[in-house]
Amino acid sequence: MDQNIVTQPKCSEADAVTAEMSPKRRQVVEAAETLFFANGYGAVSMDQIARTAGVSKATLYAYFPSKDALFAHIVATKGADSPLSCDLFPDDVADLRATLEDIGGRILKFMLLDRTLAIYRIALAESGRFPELGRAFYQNGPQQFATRFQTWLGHLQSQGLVKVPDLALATHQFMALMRCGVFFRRSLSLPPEPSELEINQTIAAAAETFLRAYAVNS
Amino acid sequence: MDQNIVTQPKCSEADAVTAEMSPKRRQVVEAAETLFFANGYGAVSMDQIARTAGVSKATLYAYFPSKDALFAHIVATKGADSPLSCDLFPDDVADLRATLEDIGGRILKFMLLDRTLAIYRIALAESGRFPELGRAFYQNGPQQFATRFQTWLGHLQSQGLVKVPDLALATHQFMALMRCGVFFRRSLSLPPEPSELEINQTIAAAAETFLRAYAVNS
DNA sequence: GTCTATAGGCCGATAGAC
DNA sequence: GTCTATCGGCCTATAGAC
Repeated sequence: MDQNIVTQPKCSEADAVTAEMSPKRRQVVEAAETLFFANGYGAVSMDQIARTAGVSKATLYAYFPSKDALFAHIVATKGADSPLSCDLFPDDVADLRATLEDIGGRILKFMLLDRTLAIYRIALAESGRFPELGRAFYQNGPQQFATRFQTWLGHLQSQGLVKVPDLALATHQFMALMRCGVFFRRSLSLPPEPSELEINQTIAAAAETFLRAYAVNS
Repeated sequence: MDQNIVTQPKCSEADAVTAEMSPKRRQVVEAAETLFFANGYGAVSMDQIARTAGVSKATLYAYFPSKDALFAHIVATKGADSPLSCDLFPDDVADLRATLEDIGGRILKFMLLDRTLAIYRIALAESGRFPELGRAFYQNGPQQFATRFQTWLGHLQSQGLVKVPDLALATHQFMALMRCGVFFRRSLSLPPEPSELEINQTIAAAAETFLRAYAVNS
């Protein structure tokens, strides 16, 4: 089993595009992505991927040397996109509550996407046997958000808007408050589908609790 | 694939004990438990279980008609024990902070056990294909704690110790605050092993944030 | 490059001897 | 009850024709 399945040497942009341009390869990647994210690693066979992609298994193995390698490629290239636009963390905060709700809302809605949940489930499930997988997921997803949020929180503190004794811990608390209830339930595939109302309540409550814990009363 | 894999008709206590008394069966169950919890569902074979248990596959199939059924039995019987002693939620609370830290500490340390984490990972990973699994895990674990905590929180409120507009939501927030940081990292199999200090900081910070959000200033 | 065909092995599950 | 031996099938991966 390939040990270093995820952190692979980055191809140049041109290489990546060229390689991705081959239509059969694209079909393979798309089929594998769909199937892995829908069913996990173990329950998907190379036959199934080849059939879904509309190519033969030999072609599949011409592009990827093993099932592990294909899985690693999918996770490394498709698991990294998180909704971190530059304007998500404004320098000047007029309404702290509204800003927190905006940030939290975007990240919670991203976390609740079927695709994001699928990646999370797979990373968690396979992290024991593919140690790089848990690490790659954490670094590409939660860690990036946490870093930016923590920096932003530091700025807020230097502006006197909040008083946070431990920035990293408060950041993790904010993220955890977002994961409470709705996300936890959905991650276990439990019905019902969360309503817009319930999501907004979670966001509002998280912001409220965070503010009560850390906002400076002015 | 057996649809209703977990919620199976309960045997009488006597039956269960009798069935469990057969030494070969006990060996099978123990081997399966170890292997499933260590490696998940897909990565474990019936050959492996039989070999580990020291019995033949035929014997294994004499006790359990299929791999699914064996898996279901393991999850149903071994996944339910949670640390809910009666005295965990005291009626009279002298020191609210200390009590919250005590409750939170016990539940966090339980959640961080390798065995608990393994069950959590499997429930989450297989919840898509075994819908009953996510439900059973939730009901036997988090839901039971949540119910008791919420009731206890209601008592605190009627005593005027806290002001909680939404008991269920606050309960989920408390649990989420416990899952922040350490648990989230461990669930993805990420090093380092959490230190006692880090665990205690998480607990203290969760209690602190919860108190700031909901405690009544007297 | 892409296919068909198949190797070689492990899978879940079973038949039949004792 | 428990074993040995084995089935048919699907698995990952490859050889060889075009």
